[in-house]
Amino acid sequence: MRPTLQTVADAVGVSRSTVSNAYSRPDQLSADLRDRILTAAAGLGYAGPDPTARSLRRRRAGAIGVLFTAKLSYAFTDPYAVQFLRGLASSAEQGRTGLLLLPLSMDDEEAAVAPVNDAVVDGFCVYCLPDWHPALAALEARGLPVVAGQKRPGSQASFVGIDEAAATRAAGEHLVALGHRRLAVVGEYFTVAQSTGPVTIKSPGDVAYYTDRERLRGYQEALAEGGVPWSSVATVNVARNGRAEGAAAAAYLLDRAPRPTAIAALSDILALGVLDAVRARGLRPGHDVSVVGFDDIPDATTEGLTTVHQPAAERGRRSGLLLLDPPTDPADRSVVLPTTLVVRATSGPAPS
Amino acid sequence: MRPTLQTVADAVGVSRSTVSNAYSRPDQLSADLRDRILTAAAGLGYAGPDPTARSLRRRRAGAIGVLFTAKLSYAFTDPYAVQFLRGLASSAEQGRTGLLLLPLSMDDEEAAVAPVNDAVVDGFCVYCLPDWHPALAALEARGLPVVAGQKRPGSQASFVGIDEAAATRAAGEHLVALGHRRLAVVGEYFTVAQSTGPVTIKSPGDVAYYTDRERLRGYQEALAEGGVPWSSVATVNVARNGRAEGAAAAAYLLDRAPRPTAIAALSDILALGVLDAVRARGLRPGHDVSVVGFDDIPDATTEGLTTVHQPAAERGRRSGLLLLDPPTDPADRSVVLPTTLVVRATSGPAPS
DNA sequence: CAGTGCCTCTGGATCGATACAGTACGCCGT
DNA sequence: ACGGCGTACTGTATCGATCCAGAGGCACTG
Repeated sequence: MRPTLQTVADAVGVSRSTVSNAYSRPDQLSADLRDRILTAAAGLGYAGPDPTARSLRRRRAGAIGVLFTAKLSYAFTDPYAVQFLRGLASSAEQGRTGLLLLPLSMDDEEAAVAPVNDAVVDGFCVYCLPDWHPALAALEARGLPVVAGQKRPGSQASFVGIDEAAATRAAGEHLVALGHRRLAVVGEYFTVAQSTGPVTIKSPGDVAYYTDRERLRGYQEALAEGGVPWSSVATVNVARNGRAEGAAAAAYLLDRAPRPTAIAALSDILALGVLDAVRARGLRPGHDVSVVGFDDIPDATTEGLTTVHQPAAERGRRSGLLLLDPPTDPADRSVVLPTTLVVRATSGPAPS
Repeated sequence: MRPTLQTVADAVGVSRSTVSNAYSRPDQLSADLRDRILTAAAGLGYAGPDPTARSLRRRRAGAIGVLFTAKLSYAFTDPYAVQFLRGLASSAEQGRTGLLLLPLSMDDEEAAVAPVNDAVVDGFCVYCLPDWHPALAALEARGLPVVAGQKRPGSQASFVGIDEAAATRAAGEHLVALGHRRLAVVGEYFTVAQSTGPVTIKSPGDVAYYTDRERLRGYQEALAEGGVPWSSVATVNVARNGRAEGAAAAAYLLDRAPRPTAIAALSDILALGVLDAVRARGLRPGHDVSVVGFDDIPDATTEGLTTVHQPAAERGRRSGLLLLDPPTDPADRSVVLPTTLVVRATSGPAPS
């Protein structure tokens, strides 16, 4: 049998508590006795207090759960997500806490909430979930601190994010000011079905994902102000947030008449794919077709993409801080970080 | 106070065990009573058995720890690591298990082992650690299943990996067969100091990292067989596994006389950087200078890089399987996956 | 009607630690 | 000699569940 505190205590001839103190509160016993205990423990092959038992008693798990939809692979592939995780990891590390990655099923009702109920963690970070996902209710029930990048009516969760709608409103105003009137939007989560192709979105409010809904709303507002009705805006859904998917989506838009003069993608990855498709047709980005992204990932700079910059790593870092010790005042539990429109080479005056 | 099993039991008028069974073993009680219990629990705001307490009793944490050196950011930036994690995540998911990412300090003795001792996990996956790292001893002491991609004398750990030396031996033989005699090797972990620049490696055996040591050994053997003494091989250490670093390392090699006719990088990322440097000098890869990588990441195909292919995702997947239920027979606890030399455009006959 | 077996539910022991009140003891001042 | 005080250590209660031997009820059998 593996040794426990008691095993060591018996071997040294002291009480269990004293052995515990030898590990957790060295100031509570003499240095001499502590040495004797640690030596005996090493001899017995005792590696220190059992983390699970300690967690139970201390009521601290030493980990925060990060919720992902379905495949974790996505998280590692998306540059924005990577930046976010880096930020989260940095504050976790500082708080002597690990990151527990939890995949949530999107179909199986059971596998969709089980990770939330079973995870040994001190709090949860919601990366991005649709409004209807059952895990959101499970999170509330569990009663642990939660930080989300999305707002949800009635939720106790902290918020760390940006004003998504204001960000795309700025981008939309930029396009309108350049004279664009025929626009299209490409994004990932417009429909539940994961397929690439044109979709009809009667109103941005219908979209189940917070970020996409808000970003669409921003574009809608900016365009409406510029006299462009939402019904004239083409919307294309993609199956996955990938460069090839962005190109495929753009193909739908570029090969039909009348061609849009500007395409707004809801992520940079997609926007880069759109650029590929534009160039593949011999069109010049920023002249024949303007392209705008979102996130400002490193490749956006390289490729001169006009996009909305958001502080990805900072979002992660602040999320971690809020989880590690949640402020009692609800007012302090909402952090809205600034975004900026970065105009580069892929946006220009609408062609006449 | 948060409700416990007992709270619910009292409310319904049954025993604690019965409430426990309602959640964990539904077949042990009547459907009717189970409904009443779950209803009462919902009414009390009881979200189900406490994961920590459950873990203690069941002796299962529902997570496996993944050990990283220092910054987690690295893990998310390296394409090979991402593939590996994807594989690991896929089998973890299947086994209803999460991934706990644990950063290990490389300097602070305390922070180097604490995560190993404190993590609530069922096993550990060692991604890549130097032989001297204190966490390795802590892992043995903890007595949990461990899977590593590196072999360590006297370790109980399972092994999932490749024959690193055989892989680079094949690459070395390829270069020798093409007539190369002046060679150089670029890698990340030759020295403890994290800086980019030439280093002297008297013997590959001196290198503290398993993979690099073995890969160097493979090159050494192939070259020795081809009559190229190790002492004539230039070695350059880089501070980080990045493309820019690869280019910087190549700069040292390309700007001195006599220029090596072939440069072997111990990762594709570095090799791509080397290619950048080669091209920046107006030299043609595969003609003036041959370049070989390792890993076969997606970009290697795109850029026509000659490299060693290794099944990254499969390594992760098999590691996960071995951790989830470790075979009793030690013979089954070692998996060596195949590698292949993929010859593309960046290697060619040595210039005369 | 006793005997057998199944189904449902109970209660105490247990997992491995930490918290905290309490005890033992040495040392000081008067 | 004795009260007061600080240090070093002990012992019991507790964290919140699961395990398991066994009790009670009920139907079925001979």
